[in-house]
Amino acid sequence: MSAVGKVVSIGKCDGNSPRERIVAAASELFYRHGIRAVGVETIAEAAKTNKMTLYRHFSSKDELVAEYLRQLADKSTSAWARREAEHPGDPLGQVRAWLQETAARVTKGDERGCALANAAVELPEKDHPARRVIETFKAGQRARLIQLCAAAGLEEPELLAEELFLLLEGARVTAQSMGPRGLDERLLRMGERMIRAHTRCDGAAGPLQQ
Amino acid sequence: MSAVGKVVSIGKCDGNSPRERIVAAASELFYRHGIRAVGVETIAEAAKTNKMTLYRHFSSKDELVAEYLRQLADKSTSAWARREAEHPGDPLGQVRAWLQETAARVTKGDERGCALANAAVELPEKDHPARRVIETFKAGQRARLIQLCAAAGLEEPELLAEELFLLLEGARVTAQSMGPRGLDERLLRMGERMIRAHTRCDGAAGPLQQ
DNA sequence: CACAGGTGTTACCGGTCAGTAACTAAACCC
DNA sequence: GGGTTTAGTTACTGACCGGTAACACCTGTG
Repeated sequence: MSAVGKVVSIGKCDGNSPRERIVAAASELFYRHGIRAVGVETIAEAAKTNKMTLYRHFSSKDELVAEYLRQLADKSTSAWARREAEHPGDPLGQVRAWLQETAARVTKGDERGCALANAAVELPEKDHPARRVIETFKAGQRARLIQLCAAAGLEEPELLAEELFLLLEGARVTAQSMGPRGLDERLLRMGERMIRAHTRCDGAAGPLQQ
Repeated sequence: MSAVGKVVSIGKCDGNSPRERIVAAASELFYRHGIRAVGVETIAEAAKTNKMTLYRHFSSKDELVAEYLRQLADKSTSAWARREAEHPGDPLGQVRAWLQETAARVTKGDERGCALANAAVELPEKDHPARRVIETFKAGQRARLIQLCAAAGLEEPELLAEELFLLLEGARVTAQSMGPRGLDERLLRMGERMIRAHTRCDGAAGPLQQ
């Protein structure tokens, strides 16, 4: 059935504390091969440590999984903060930046979709510690998008935000079963079209560039 | 890490030949719990048979997985045939029917997304026998949608088909991490809006009901 | 009746899984 | 220095994994 076993080293897993190396190694392996396909022993070795140390920092593999997802959620949060800093007072610009960055990521070779969404597929048990993280993250993501669409003065912001959200979520999952096939530029066209369809004709949302 | 083990019986797994029961049991268990989470022994027991008989019909678990996905792909194909029979000469009607059926399914309680897409998440190995099935299926689905949009005389049929495809694919995957939350009616609104946006103003696509 | 093919049963293989015990070595802090 | 915390090492548990061997059975069909 295939497993992973014996991964000698992993990029940036050699700095800092064992704990950080463990999470870094787990992130890489979980994302690339799937959570259930990777054993704790493999993770420990890739992190240049051992299973005992891993279990001194995480009470179970499931907790390590939760931490892996938690850190990804944090990264997403800081990405939104960065976009806000790059487009201060311009919510539509922030949405566009998110659109562009995500579309670009979809077509990158090593893309395997949203790690949180993938985890939800792999871990259907509703009481798994990872599920709280996943649900909170997705709800926050959606709320942020709605808030930005509303702040941009677009019509029916909830509907637009959901359209954009589902579009990109669909693109990320589809890229795994069909490959990217130049999806990124089409995604941008679709996104812009959706935004335009929600723009008041009186120009309240400001002029649309391009 | 949680597994499945000991599933006494499974709905319609008690008819016909052992082979059919095995595939039926595997379908249920793979979809509900994930492919890697279910062992062959569990499948055999749920199918009221044993591991040896399973391996007399399938050379490996991976081959059983491929057959599981193949049968689902076939069901999808016959669903398209049914829609064609229900809306003869009306490609837009077929697209709308697909939209409605899929939207309705997304919000059903036992929904766990597209089984083929989930399998792609769980089985990233590019040489896995299931991947051929998945890629062929998704490409066919997309092609059919494009062909219908084109036959309906809609503008930029490829782009519209892809929008609809990604929208529903995103909805199915999102439902797993956020729950349905009345997504179905919103999906229909979004879909109709997209179709309308691709409808020529000269009415070449026929009048839009509602 | 004989024979054949599909099925059931049991026991087994080697390997891997998550998780732990007991002990040693190193780093740290006062 | 001494004591504490953290990390590494080895070996282990019990369970489960996918897959197989050998043999008994049962139900057809000629």
